[in-house]
Amino acid sequence: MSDVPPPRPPRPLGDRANFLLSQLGYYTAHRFARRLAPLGIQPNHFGLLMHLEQAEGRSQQQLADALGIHRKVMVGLLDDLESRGLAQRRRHPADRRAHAIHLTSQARDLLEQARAIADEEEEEVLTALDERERAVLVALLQRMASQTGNPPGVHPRLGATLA
Amino acid sequence: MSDVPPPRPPRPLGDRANFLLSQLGYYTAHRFARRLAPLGIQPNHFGLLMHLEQAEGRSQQQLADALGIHRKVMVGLLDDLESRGLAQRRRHPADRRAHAIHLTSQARDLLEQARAIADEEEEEVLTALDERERAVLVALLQRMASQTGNPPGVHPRLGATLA
DNA sequence: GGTAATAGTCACCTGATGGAACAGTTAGTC
DNA sequence: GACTAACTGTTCCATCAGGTGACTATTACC
Repeated sequence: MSDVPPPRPPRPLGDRANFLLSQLGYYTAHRFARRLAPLGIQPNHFGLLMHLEQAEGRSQQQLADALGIHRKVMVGLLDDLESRGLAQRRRHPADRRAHAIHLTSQARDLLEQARAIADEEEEEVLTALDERERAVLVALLQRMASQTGNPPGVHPRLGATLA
Repeated sequence: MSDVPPPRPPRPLGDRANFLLSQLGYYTAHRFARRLAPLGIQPNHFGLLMHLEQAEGRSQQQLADALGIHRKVMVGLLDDLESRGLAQRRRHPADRRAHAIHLTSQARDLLEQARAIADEEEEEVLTALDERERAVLVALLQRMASQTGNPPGVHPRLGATLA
């Protein structure tokens, strides 16, 4: 009789690029969220604030399109920001249906702090790598993101239900 | 009078290693989940099956500890697997409180299919990279995972509420 | 002027998440 | 050998994000 075939260890998860990406991505995102919490915002608010900084006065719909989310989600995000005094819904000069979204000066201050936190988090997740390796890693990841159709700076989590 | 300081575009999210990791990690995990759906399981089931393959006969508590989750969660995961005929709760030979968890032959077949799907997904997310670059990427990611205390093959998502 | 489309909002429902508590069993202790 | 503490697996419940459909106000089309 033949022996029971020895388990023949298959390639472990920790050797797979997709697993490592998911593992590290979740890890760093989660840490970032925890570090951001004292500021009273979450990573998705941070992403919206970052975008607003460069695109002030846009309508909620325009912002939602740019970030790949549904307008309904934008309502909630802006409710959060507005209640924290970080954003304002003003009257849109050209379309009375729409709101023109603006940042407050308070938001700009908070953005600086949030960016510093992001820097910390990045530094920490990259601790094991020297300068040259970091550059290599970022270049590789950018090419992968581009090739897989991930728009620069747009996190797919925001538009989770988009499909 | 001084000009309004030009927006001085800050470093975009797409240049940050932590953002890229989160973006690509979420992307590939999400795609993997969608590809896995026809098999009737989710990524967390896949992770559990992978572990069970190497650690059959363990108790639910032992499995939960190994994967960094709470036993309560393990109950739900095993309910899922058992109802799909992928796992069995047998009597534990040494401890009548505990169950000894075993895979079915059906589970082994399904694991092969799931691994093939994981291979596809990995291949796709790595499309932009040649062989050498892939090896470099995996090596860098593994060092980062190790340095940040991420146990090999254990996805932090499973133990989301651990802290 | 009438109809369709759009911007933003709300109320609802469902599914995941976390906590407390339970019965059955084991292990240590006197 | 009885008693107490600890452990395994499970259920119940309260809570809360996420997704859906319908609704008002305004604009654009013809």
